[in-house]
Order: sequence, then C-alpha cells, then structure tokens
Amino acid sequence: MKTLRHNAIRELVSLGQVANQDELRRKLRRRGFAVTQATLSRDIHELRLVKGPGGYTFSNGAGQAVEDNSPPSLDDMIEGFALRVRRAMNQVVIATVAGGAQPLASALDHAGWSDIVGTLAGDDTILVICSDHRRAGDVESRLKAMLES
Amino acid sequence: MKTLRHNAIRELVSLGQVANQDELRRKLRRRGFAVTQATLSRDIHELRLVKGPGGYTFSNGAGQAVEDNSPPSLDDMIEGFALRVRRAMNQVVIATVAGGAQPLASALDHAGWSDIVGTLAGDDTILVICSDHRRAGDVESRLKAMLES
DNA sequence: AGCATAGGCGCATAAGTATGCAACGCCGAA
DNA sequence: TTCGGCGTTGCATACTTATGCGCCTATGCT
Repeated sequence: MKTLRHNAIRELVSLGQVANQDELRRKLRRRGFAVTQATLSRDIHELRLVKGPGGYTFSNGAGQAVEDNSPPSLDDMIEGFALRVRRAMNQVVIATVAGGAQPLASALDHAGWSDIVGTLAGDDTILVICSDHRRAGDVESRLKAMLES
Repeated sequence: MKTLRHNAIRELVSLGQVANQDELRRKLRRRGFAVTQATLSRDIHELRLVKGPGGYTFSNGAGQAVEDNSPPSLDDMIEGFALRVRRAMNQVVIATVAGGAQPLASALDHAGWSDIVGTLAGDDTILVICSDHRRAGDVESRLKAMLES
C-alpha cells in the first residue's frame, strides 16, 4: 500500500498546494488512504519533499543530495519522476514532476523496448508513440507496474 | 541591522549545514547577531529559504516559482495566448503566440479536464492528447468556445 | 515639541513536524 | 505449525517553527 500512497502524495504535491501534513492527510483520506500525520511525516522524508513558502515541493536535487555514482535504472527513474501513466489509442502519456520528462524519456529510449516507436518529451509530460493499440496497452501496463512496484 | 543579519544568514546557509533555527541562532550569535528564534523564523520566511533533508537551502527555483497572488483563469490564458484550435483524430493542436505554449499547457493540465490524457508543449504549439476521437471533439469545441468568447 | 504611524523585535504560545516505542501482519526457516 | 525477523503503522510526545500581541524606537507631520 505504501507505494501507492507515495504515488498519490506525489501527484497531490505536483498538482497543487499542499500546505501542511494535516491537509495532505485530509486529501489522501478522500482518495481512500487513511493514515496519520506521523506516517506522512515519514513518507515526506522518504520522498524527499521540502516545505517552502507555499507548501511542499519536490526537492529538485539542488540541495546537494548524495551523489549516485551508478546510473539510475529505468525503475529508479520512473520511481523518481513519473506521476501518472495513461493511454489513448496507440499513445501512452506519462506525467512527470516538473523537469522530469526529458531525462525519463531518454531513459525510455535507451531501454530499447521494441514496442515503442518513439518518445517526445516536454517539461512534465512524455508522449510515447507505440505501433498500435495493443502494444500501447502492453507498454502502459508495464509502466504502471513499475510505478506501483 | 536587519539587512546585515540577512546577509549573514545567507552566508551561513550557503556555507554549510544549518539544521534548524536554533542552530542558526547560535551561529549568528557568535558573529555578533543576538536575536531570538522568532526573528529567525521571520527572516527565513523573508529570504524564502526552505528546509529540506539536510538543513536549510535556498528556495529551489525549479520547484514551481512562487505563485502569482492571482493565478489567471484558464479563460484568461486562452484569451491571451491561444490563436487557433484544430483537431486530428484523438489529438487537438493549439497554436499559441510565441512562448505561450508552455504556460497555457500547464494551465490546461491543472484545469483537470478528465478527457485530456496529457498535453505536450513546444514553444508556440500545444499537442493535447485525448482518450478518443469523440472526446477530442468535445475538447476542441470547448476550447473554441473559450477562444471566441 | 507633541503626536501619529510604521517597522522590528521578544515573549508566550499555537501550529506543525519528527520520532521512540509498541503492536500488528507478513513471510521464511525450522 | 511455531517462531523470529522485518517492515509498516499509530500513539504519545518531544522537537521545531510560526504568529498574535505588546513594547520600543525611528520617522514624519503639524
């Protein structure tokens, strides 16, 4: 359950204003996650969110995080950047945290998935073009699985 | 005096680890600024510092810059940026003034239209992905209506 | 000078966040 | 099955940060 909750948190944070942990708790409860503030405090720590003027945001690495000396895996990237995966026809759309689209798309390209024809990345959205509906469905499920790991 | 203290705070923060306001207070005192935690709380607010894992840092510009106190409505944005709306299959393409694509796309994302799967913005063009033909048609008409209001 | 107003500050305390501890559930080994 | 370890959570509470209020000083106006 924890991973799903983390995704929900990331989505809520990226989406709008989350002023404090208690507000986050109420919003999560409306989505079916009933946890206490204590748990959210731990979640926020794990997700490395920071609270600035105007609520929580993603700590955009700047606050010298420990350096990875190993290139992050695709799973890690998805875990770190992706927020939501949706499909439309032969296309899959990935919503990411701001600025996360480019690196994640690049990682996808290099992953060599044969059913991906190409990717196109904006700032916080990736468009994945697949050869047909079915393959798009496959890709969607695989991505969702990774997101919910 | 306040300005000098602010500079000292900025230096301490950029320099190293400032774990919390009380530590900051002690370090400032060594430099000749004797103030209470309450004052530092206000200073930090004014300097827009954020506390992340590992102490205070400068507000992470990337994490969506501080909000305008009156976020323009979606109508306003369309009114201000959009030039033309056209549809192709499950996609809607919006032409905007140069540089207008990114902000307008962002506004669309945050509008929470359920039939929009995602948006992808270049400099003066937005690609809106809808779940299917019909919904793309809906979105197209709604956008056109707003554009012609 | 006499008075009004504004900003900075400390104090006390409210508001918000982190954490030690114990309880619970879920494996995997014996 | 029974046991032990591990991970997750809630509870209670410690710790940290924000803020209402009042005092003080500086500044400006009459």
